[in-house]
Amino acid sequence: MSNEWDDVLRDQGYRITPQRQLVLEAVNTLGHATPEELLSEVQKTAAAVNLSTIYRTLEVLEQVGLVTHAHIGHGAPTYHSVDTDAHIHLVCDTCQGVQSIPADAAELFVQMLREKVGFETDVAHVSVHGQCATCMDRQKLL
Amino acid sequence: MSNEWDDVLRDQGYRITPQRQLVLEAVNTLGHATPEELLSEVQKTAAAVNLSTIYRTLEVLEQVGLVTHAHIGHGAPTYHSVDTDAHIHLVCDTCQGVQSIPADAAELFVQMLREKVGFETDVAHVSVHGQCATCMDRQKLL
DNA sequence: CTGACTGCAAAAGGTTTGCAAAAAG
DNA sequence: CTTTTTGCAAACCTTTTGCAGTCAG
Repeated sequence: MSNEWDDVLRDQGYRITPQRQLVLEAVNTLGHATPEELLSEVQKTAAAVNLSTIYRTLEVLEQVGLVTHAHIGHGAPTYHSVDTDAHIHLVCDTCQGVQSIPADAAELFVQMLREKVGFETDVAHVSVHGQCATCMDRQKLL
Repeated sequence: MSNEWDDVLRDQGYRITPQRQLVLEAVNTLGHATPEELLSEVQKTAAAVNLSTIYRTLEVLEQVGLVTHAHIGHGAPTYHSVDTDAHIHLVCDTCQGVQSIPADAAELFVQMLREKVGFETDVAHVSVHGQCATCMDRQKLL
């Protein structure tokens, strides 16, 4: 099994295009990014690239396992490289802030779900909602 | 502190309207429901009610703590009554199915987040993505 | 009465689709 | 050359907003 991004695509019957390369690079560069943000990043290099290409490309890249997305607030999903260490998003419903913690922090929970329910959790896709430490403190002052 | 739905609203300076009553009833009746689904339910009784009223009403009901919502797939959020037992949604990214498990299954995880990161998790709002037992099995057959 | 609430229509945000032209292999 | 991929424009779906009329208190 090959590991280079272009081989991964080829192996699954997809073609290699500048757009796909640029989107993948943008995902790696930005770390967390919405389709719209990826478009801006890509357009720094190739201004003619279209938003719908971003969507279609992300779909392909996700299918072959090069990127994943997570739903963070109400808005657009954010995409990340699969290379990046898997992480869980903690979303504060008060300040809308997002912090990440290592995925293995949920190891026990994931294991429990696997054993009890047979559910295989995609940890990186999980968003945990609640209230962050800062907003908790601020609330106590009231 | 009063517990009746109408007192809860009044106490926070909101008015009691038929629309608010109907939406709250619909949330209780349906258990899990998207705004669109709530509209249909409400319109069984009052056909003139508008979708934007549903949205505005849900916002109010959520603010006063009578309902919550959770983000389940890519699509619309689903609302539930706060009376209902808190539960966690397990969303299968393959078949889009949703199953619920009791919130206290995540007790340890929640506690860990509280201690290590100071993050107070809103368990009912959590959506856990992954692959359900059925789809795991089906995949093995290929 | 008066301000909060609603219905309607239009706008906004995010995503998808059909099609003809361009590019990959 | 053949088939995939792209750009463009339009469609679509969900949610939000402005406004004038209506209703709760």
